[in-house]
Amino acid sequence: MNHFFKDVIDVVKLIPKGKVTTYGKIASFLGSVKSSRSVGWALNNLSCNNEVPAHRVVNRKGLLTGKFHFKDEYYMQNKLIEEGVMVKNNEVLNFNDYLWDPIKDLTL
DNA sequence: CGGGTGACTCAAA
DNA sequence: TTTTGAGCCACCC
Repeated sequence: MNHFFKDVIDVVKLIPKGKVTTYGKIASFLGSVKSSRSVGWALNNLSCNNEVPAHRVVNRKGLLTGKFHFKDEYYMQNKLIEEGVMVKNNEVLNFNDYLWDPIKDLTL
């Protein structure tokens, strides 16, 4: 298991329940925002790992861009709603309220 | 080494 | 405002 992959998983697992974060922030936390695509790649390779709440990772606008990579189209949204995150039409409402920033919280 | 892909982001047209 | 184009990073062939 490569370093980058592990780091992504590590951060995602630390996302508090009821919160969400972005690919960009994770990438930024791991090095640079430009690795955001690779974050998506890492999450894509997760797909079956229940330990990692990948559903709490959305794009920078709060859009559930990765929902099609889950079991079904609504898994991600339902999961978030279950945790108390308001999601409507593939978008997190009051996104800023739910946004969790690993850089601020973990501050390594 | 070069080329293609992607759950991203930013900037310009 | 909406749509393109182009970087950037990790991976696979």
